[in-house]
Order: sequence, then structure tokens, then C-alpha cells
Amino acid sequence: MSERNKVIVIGGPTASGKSALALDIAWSCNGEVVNADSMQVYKDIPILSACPTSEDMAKVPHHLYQIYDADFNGTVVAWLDQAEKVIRDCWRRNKLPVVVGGTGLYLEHLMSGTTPIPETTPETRAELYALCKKIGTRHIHEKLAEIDPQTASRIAPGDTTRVLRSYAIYMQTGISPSQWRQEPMVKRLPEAKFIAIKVNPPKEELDALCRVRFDKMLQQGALAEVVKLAEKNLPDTLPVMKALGVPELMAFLRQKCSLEEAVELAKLHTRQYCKRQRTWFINRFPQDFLLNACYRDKNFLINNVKKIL
RNA sequence: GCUCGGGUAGCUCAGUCGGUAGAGCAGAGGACUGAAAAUCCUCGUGUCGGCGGUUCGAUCCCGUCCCCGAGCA
Repeated sequence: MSERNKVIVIGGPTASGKSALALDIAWSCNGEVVNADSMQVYKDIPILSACPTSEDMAKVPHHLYQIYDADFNGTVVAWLDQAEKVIRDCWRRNKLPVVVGGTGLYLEHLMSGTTPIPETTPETRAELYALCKKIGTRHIHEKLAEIDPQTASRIAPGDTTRVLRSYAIYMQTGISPSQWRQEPMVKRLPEAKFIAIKVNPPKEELDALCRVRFDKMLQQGALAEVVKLAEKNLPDTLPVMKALGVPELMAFLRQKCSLEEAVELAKLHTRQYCKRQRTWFINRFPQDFLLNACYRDKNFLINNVKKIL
């Protein structure tokens, strides 16, 4: 425990009990919890994003929860900047950082590093988005194929997010993405020893939990959260506006559908999201420990994880 | 009871000037390098409501029956 380079990383789909596991590990191992969830970073939607309760947060220090306003456009790099600081600070104070979250991309960047590509400016992006709106993603993909056939062949022509990102890199730097990727990855914490815990419950169990979970959120005041958010009149392109349950409940507030319909849709989208996460974590997340069920009791922790800490 | 619409994939519907049919959604799996709770890819045989008739051939035309909706009584 005296080594100041360990990081526990917990990955798994929504509703799998990751947060509880993180809390229990931090509690019993002199640790602190660090959020790696792209939605729990926002202040405005603690209920809908399933942030830990204030009671849980009081038991052990929790970092990077509810740190951004709704109009902030979070990115992996913005998160990495914060995560690096928090983890180093934990080490300095001899605390074990326990990073937990459902955003696989964030965890992957933390552990494997990031290609050192300069940030694209808002101007570049705005210009590109305008062009995309005019000529369509597929035409941008064609332009990408001209300057970087290798990258273009790996990206589906309709994949707006990746096509635009790739082309923006070229617009900004004059260098193709595939050339950039030849640069070695830069790790924020090169000295870190990551211990990865994968929580992977069966699909049927998760599907049922997704339904129950959203009902609980409503009881806790999810709708009021969205009402407040609606008052801010933010563009629906912002990440918070796309959080599960926000567009659905927003549609209800705008009288586009009944509450029942909104709730059913939100539950459906949660299940679909959960499936995407499972695919990610099963296929690309490392596992020093695997829990093939929802985290419920501390035996898993005591019998496995604590032994190596 | 009469008139008019409809009955086609789990759901909503398109279509076939007659050659046994296809979209969206759902479902299943997958991808994922700075928007990731995002974005995207692959997978489609169903007595085309039942029964008859016309036809080389009917889901499509005709008859009849059943079911749903609207209107008139």
C-alpha cells in the first residue's frame, strides 16, 4: 500500500453496481473515488446520471462528480486533465485512487494514452459542421478519402462523429490523422500501475435493472431536474442534452408525448446504451478481476481485490 | 342495418398499372483514438384477414364472409 502508483479502475455497464463497488473498495482500502463517467461530471443532472448519493459521497471523498455547468462541452481531454491532477493528488496524500465509470473511452485514454494531436479550434469545427450540413457526412468522407484513404477506409461513410473529427484534424494541422497516429501515444500517468476490475452481469439482469432504475429516478425527482434544465434553453447539441432521459422527458414537457411514452422510451434507450457498453467492456477493457454479476456483496472484494492491495 | 376507409414483418405503415413484397422502429450481434449516455455497421419468408371466382399466374381485379375505425340511420 505504500507504493504511490496504483490506480484501481472499475469498468462495466450501467446499473451493474460499479459505484457501490468503488465506494466499498475506497472505504476499506484508504482510497478515494474518481469519476470516469461523461455525464456524472455535470451539475445539472445528478439524478438522471445516477450520481452517487450525498450520503455515499460523505463516506469517502468523491472526485470529478458534478463539476461542470450544463453549457460546458466536456471532452476526453478535459476529463484527463482533471483526472491526472486528482490521481496525483491522491498519491501525494497516500490515498488509493479508485477510478470508476461507464465511459469506456475515458478509461481507455487514461490507461493507454492519447495520440498528441493539437486541439482543433471552435472556428475550424464550426466551419466543418457548416460544410457538413450543406453537403452531408458522406461527401466529407469522400474528401477524407482523398487526403487519407487509410483512415477513410476504417470509418463508415455515415459515421458523422468520426468523419468530422478526422477531417477536422487535417483542416487544423494539414497533417492526416493516420500520420498523426504514427506518433507514440502519450500517457498522463506513465508510472501508474492500473488494476482493472470488470463488472459484467448477464444481459437479462441488466435489462430488468434498467427498467427499475428509471422508475426510481422519477421518484427521486428526475422530471424536476429536466424542468430546470429546460429553463436554461440550451442547444440540444450539448452533451447534457443528450443524457439518457433528457430528450425523452423534454419531449413530454413540450407536449410531444405522454409521460408514459417518454418513460418507456427512456428505459428502452437505457437498455440499448447498456448493450453498447457491454460490447465495449467485454471486447476492449482489460480485466485483472472479473465479476460476472452485479456487485452486491463484499465477498468479491474481500476474496479477490483486497488480496493484492 | 347502410355508406365510406382500413386489415401486408413483433409495432407503424409503403408498395405491387396482376409475375408471391420493403422502409422506419423494435430485436440480435458488432465497431469504437479528443462530441462516447455520442456516432455508426451488419442481419428481413411474412398463410400480404378467411373462403371462393376470373386468369397461365392474385397480396393486387370480382364476389362473399369476418374484424377495426369514421359517418348515416
